[in-house]
Amino acid sequence: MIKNTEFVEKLRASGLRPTKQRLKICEVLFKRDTTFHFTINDLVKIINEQLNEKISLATVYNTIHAFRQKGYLKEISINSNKNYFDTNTSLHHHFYDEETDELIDCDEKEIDSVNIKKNIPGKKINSIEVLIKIASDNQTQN
Amino acid sequence: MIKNTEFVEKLRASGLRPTKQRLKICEVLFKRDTTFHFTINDLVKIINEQLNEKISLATVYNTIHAFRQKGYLKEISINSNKNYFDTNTSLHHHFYDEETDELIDCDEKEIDSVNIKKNIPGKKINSIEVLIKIASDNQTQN
DNA sequence: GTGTGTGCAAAAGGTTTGCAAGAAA
DNA sequence: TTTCTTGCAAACCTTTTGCACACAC
Repeated sequence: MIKNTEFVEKLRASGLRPTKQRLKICEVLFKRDTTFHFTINDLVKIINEQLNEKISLATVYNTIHAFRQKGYLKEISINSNKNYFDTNTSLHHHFYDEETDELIDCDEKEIDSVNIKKNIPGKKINSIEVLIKIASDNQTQN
Repeated sequence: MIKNTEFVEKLRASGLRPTKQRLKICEVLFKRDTTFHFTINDLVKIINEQLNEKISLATVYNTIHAFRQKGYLKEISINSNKNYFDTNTSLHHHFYDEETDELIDCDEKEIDSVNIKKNIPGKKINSIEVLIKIASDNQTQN
């Protein structure tokens, strides 16, 4: 479990002032044992409903974007109306359950390395992202 | 080059009435030699500005969603504010130029088959999508 | 004190919806 | 004439912005 003083250090180290709001968001995001996948909406709901605290929407957006920029969060594109963030910033991929909108991490080691044979002249590859869309495997259905 | 009568057949075959608007959109999308990647915004601009015609926004959305549902278009997720459609409905992947927002098809044969070692119990894989983000390869930059 | 961060409300995109009028079958 | 489709405007949702006030340093 991470202590709050660590968050203060971390924020200060990256040039972000450790405000009450940012520390609260740190707690929600990083005081966990496992990876956390969330949308801004999820996060606001947790803060407002579960913690009964109030952080303005603009501040949540500011903070999440600052954290992403500092490399504390990874952004994941699923489709136009779902913008996810991931507390696992290591190189990895995702399973996406199309029925439940749930994301599951897929470690890089769990996929044979993706080898691209095509080359785009004058361009370098920044990242390779694999998204595996899944759904329930009902034996009964055709 | 595809004739308009073919579009009429195609639409009728899938239970869609061949209206003036749908045929016009068919022309824009499918009377091409190469794959077309577009956003709804791109499409509306082409219709309004290049063709000087007017199809209501709601109708464009209706039509594109109908075409996608019938399998004439593929939806591609890049990030939250860019929802692309692709007239190439075959199994393939994409390069995405982060600087120009341009999409380039990557044929399945141009990527070594992606082998997923992890298995999610009770779930089946619907699709595997690879997105390769690229940018200009400036020798001068670090 | 200075500069950064927060909160509010308004604005801005993009997409969907309800409904009346129009077109296809 | 019945059903589907269109067009408009309003509604919706998510994200961004401007600005005054508050807080961190």
